[in-house]
Amino acid sequence: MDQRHASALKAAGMKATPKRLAILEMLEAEPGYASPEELWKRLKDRFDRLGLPTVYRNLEELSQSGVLSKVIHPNRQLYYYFCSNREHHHHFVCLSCRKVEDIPACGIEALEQEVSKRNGGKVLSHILQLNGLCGGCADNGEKR
Amino acid sequence: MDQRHASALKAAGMKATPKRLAILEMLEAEPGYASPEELWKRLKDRFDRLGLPTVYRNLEELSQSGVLSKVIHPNRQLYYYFCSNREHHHHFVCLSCRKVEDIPACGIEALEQEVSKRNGGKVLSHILQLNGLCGGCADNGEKR
DNA sequence: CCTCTAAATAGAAATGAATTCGTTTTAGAA
DNA sequence: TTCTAAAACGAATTCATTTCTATTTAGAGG
Ligand SMILES: [Mn+2]
Ligand SMILES: [Mn+2]
Ligand SMILES: [Zn+2]
Ligand SMILES: [Zn+2]
Repeated sequence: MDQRHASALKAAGMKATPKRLAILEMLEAEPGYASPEELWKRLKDRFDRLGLPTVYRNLEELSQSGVLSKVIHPNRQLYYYFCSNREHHHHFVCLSCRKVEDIPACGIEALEQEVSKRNGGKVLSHILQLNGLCGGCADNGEKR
Repeated sequence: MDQRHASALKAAGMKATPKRLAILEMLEAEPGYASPEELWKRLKDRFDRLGLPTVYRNLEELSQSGVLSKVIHPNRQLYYYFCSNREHHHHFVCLSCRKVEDIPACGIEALEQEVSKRNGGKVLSHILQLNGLCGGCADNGEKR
């Protein structure tokens, strides 16, 4: 049992079940983002019984509690990835090979302030994501 | 027939059909973002026959060509809004009343440059959206 | 170690937003 | 006016995601 993941789960107020730990392990080993069904297919080998709804439910809960992150994908399907950087930051995601890279600073806190001040509203969250082709994929001229 | 919208369609290389014009008129009159089905229900009154797929198709095409914009909504359903600002900019969307407000500068072009340079990839697009409660909704303490 | 219970999971079934497809209609160029 | 590629119809379908009820289990408390 991976103690880091167990601690992360406890910190999030979630029970450290074998399936949750396996989801985290698998996603951490993954070089990029993955879909619930992809993870499920691969996780099934490690468990006698594992339901797809369980994978969906856990991925969503883990992303709610900040242990995992979600990709905003053009095809509007769900994808998740593991990022151990606990600072506030954002990501560059490769639409070809699914690699995810950190974007250190976003400077959006200032923007939030400004928007609040100017329009009188309250900014609850922001989405910032860069989409493109990573170094390797750009070189290969891949477009998928 | 609204000449502005007809021109916009022609500029996008799309035929100026009555239904497309009606979609643009309705969405321009809308104070916030709307879903394809909502627009369809209201547009049906103005046409003997109007298919929901037609509304979906046109909204998507119009957003592809930049005449309309899309909301990234937490519920992952499709919403579109009309914005006549042709400069590159982003939006603050109210999750309660659906109002959309412009965010003038995003400063992301510089970030794109930096990411390209540091990681060697190519940034094809970026998503920036602030979610929250607009002035009116924040005051009313509304949470929906 | 046990016990106990709220939380987690199974798995079949349902959901419903979005899309497909073959046919019919139409915008607009010629 | 004619003609054709583009647009629209709309019933049917898709399929990613969620719901639901019964069953299992993690882990707090003894
Ligand atoms: Mn990261
Ligand atoms: Mn705008
Ligand atoms: Zn890549
Ligand atoms: Zn509002």
